[in-house]
Amino acid sequence: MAKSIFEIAQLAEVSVTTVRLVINGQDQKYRISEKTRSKIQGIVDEHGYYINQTARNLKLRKTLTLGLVIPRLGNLFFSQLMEALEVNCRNSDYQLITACSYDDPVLEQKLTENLIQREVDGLFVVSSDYDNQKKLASNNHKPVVFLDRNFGIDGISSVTTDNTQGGYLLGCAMGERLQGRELFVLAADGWLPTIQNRINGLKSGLADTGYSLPEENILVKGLAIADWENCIKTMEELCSDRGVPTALVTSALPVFEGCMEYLVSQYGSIPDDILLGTYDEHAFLNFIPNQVLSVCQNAGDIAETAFEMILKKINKEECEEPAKIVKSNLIVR
Amino acid sequence: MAKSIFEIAQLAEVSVTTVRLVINGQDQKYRISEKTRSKIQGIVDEHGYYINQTARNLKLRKTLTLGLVIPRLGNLFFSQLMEALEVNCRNSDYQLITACSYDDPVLEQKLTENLIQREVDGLFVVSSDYDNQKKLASNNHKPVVFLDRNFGIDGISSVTTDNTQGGYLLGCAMGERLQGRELFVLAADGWLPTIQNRINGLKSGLADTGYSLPEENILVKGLAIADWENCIKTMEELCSDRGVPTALVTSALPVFEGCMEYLVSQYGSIPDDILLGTYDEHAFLNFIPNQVLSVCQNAGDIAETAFEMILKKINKEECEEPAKIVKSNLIVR
DNA sequence: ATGAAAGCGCTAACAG
DNA sequence: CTGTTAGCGCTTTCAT
Repeated sequence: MAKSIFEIAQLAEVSVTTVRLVINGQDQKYRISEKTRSKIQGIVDEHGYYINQTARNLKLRKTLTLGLVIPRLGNLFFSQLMEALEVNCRNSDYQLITACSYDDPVLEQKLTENLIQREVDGLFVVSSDYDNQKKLASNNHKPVVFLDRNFGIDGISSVTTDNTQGGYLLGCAMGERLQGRELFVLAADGWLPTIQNRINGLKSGLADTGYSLPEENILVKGLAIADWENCIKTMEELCSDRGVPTALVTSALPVFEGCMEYLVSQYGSIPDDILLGTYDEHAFLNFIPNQVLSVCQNAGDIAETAFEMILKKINKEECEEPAKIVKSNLIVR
Repeated sequence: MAKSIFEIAQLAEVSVTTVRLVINGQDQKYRISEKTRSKIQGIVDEHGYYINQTARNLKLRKTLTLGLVIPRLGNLFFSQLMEALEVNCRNSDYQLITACSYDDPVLEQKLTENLIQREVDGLFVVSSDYDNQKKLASNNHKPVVFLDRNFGIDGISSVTTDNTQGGYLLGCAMGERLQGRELFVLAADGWLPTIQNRINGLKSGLADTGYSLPEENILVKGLAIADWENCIKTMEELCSDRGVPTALVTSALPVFEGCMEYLVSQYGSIPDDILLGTYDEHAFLNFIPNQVLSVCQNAGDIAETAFEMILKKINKEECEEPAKIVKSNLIVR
C-alpha cells in the first residue's frame, strides 16, 4: 500500500521537504546529495507513493478539475462534446467532472453550485434558461464558459454553433430540392435562441431559393431533449391536421426520431417520397432510404475553443472576444 | 461573494464552532441561543455561505465522489450507462467523475490511478483487459465495481450483461427467420469475454432451431469501440470473399454501423432482402426498412445494481455475491 | 450554551 | 544541502 510523503520521510529518516524535492524531481535544483536521493528513491520504488490530491488542492487552492453541466448524454451531440472536452482536459492534466441537468433549471442551478463548492477551477455550462445564465455570469468568482447556448447576455464567454448559418445552408439545399413539395418544420425547445436561429436561418435560405415558408407550417411545441416522446405527439397532430408532409425539417435529432417513430408506427415504414432535413448529424441517417439532409455541428472545434477560453480565464488573461461562434456544415446525401 | 465559516464567525463575533452548529442545523441539539442563531443566520443570508468541500474532504478522508472509467461516450450504451450512474450518484449526494479510456489499457491504468489519487470513494471500471482488471481488483484500498466486462477473475465485484442469454435469444429468433438463408457473423473486439459469450449464445440459439453456424462464417477482427472504421473493411472483405450476405449478425452497434456504411457506399442503400441482427439497441434501427432484430442491454439495471454494490463496499458491508449478471431482452421488428 | 485547539497531508517560506 | 514550521478550511474533542 502506497505511502504519503510523511511516511516516506520517516522510513528514510529525512525531512518531508527532502522527500518532496526528490519526488517532484527538483533534487538537482536543490542539490540533494546522491546518497539521500537514492535512499528516498528506493523507498518510493519499494512501497509506492500516492499523492493525496485533496490535501494538495486545499493548500494550493486549485483542484485541476473543470466542471461540465450538460443537458443529457444520450444525445449524440452532447456526448461528443463531452468526449472532446474530456480529451482537451486530460491533455492539460485537468479532470473533467460532468453532471446532467436534463434541461431543468432548478437542477442545473443545484449542479453548478455543487461543482463550485467542490472547488472546480472552472465551469462549462450548457444553460437551460436566461436567468441561470445571467446569474452564473455575474457570479464572478469562478471562470465560466457557456457552451452551445447564449441567451443574449452581453459580455459573457460563450462558444456556440452558428445556427443561423447552418439553418441557411439547410434552407438553400431544401429549397433547391423541393420541386413543388410543401415544406413543414417541426421543432421543440422553442424558447432556446438556438432553435429560433435555426428556424430563422432556414427561412432565409428557403427565401433565397424562392420558397416562402408559411408561418402555419412551422410547429414549435414542447420539449425534445428532456422528453422526446412529446415529438411523436406533435408529429401525430401535424399529420392529422395537414396530412403526411412530403417535405419535413426537424430542429434536432430527438425531434427527428419522434417524427420517424410516428411514421413507422402508422405506416410500417417511412413513406419513401418524403424529403427530410434535420439539424444534427448521425451515421444512421445514411441508412434511411429517403433523401436526408443534415447539419453537422462541430463538437471538436467547440470543445477546443471553449477549453482555450477557460484556460485564459483561469490564468487571468483577459479575453476580449468573449462570444465565439463555430460554423457548422451541411451533409447532403 | 460567499464566505467561509471562519469569516462568518468573525462577522458575527462568535466562534467557528457556533457558526458550524447553526449552519449544520444542530443549533437545537446544542441549545444555541436564539439571539446568536439569528445573528449568524442573518449574516449567512446576507453574504451567503459556500462550504469548501476540499477542506471537508481532507478532514473526513472521504470526498463523496465516485470515479467511472469507460471506453467511450459516443457509444450509446456507454452514455446511457453513465447517465444512469450519474442519476444514482446524485440521488445519494455523490458526484460522478468520468474519464474515457478508448479501450487503451495504458490510458485506462493512468486514469484509474489519477482517480484514486483524487481520493474518489469508489471506482466503476469498464476494463479493457485481464491484467488491468486483475491488478485493480487486488489493489484493495479502494472499492471497485467492474462494469460490463469480467475477464473471469474470481471474487471480483462485477455487474455484466448476460451476453450468452442475449445471444441465445437472438440466435433462436434469427434461426426461425432464416428460411434457407446463409448466416454470417461479423464481430470486433474479439478478446473480450463479452463478445465470445455473445457468439456462443448465438450459436446455441441457432443450433436449437436447427441451424448449424459454420466457423468460417464467423469473422472476428480488430477493434470496434476505438476504431469503427475497421468494421467497414471487415465487411468489404466478407463481401468480396463470400458475396453480400443475405443474413447478418453483428456483435455491437459500431460493427453494425460499419457494415451498413459499406453496403450504402457500394450499393447506394442497404439491399432490402438482408435479414439483420445486432447486439445493442438504437431507436434508429426502427427506421431501416430491412427486418432488424436487436438485443437491448439494460443500462438502468446495471447502473442501479452497481451503485448498490459500491455503496455496500464503501460501508464495509461484505457482499457475498460479487458477480451480478443482468438479463437483456430481444427486440423484434 | 459557546470557545479553543488539534490535526487531515500537503506546500512554501525561511532557517540553518 | 536539509530541516522546521505555519498554514489551507474544515471537523471533532474537550473545556468552560
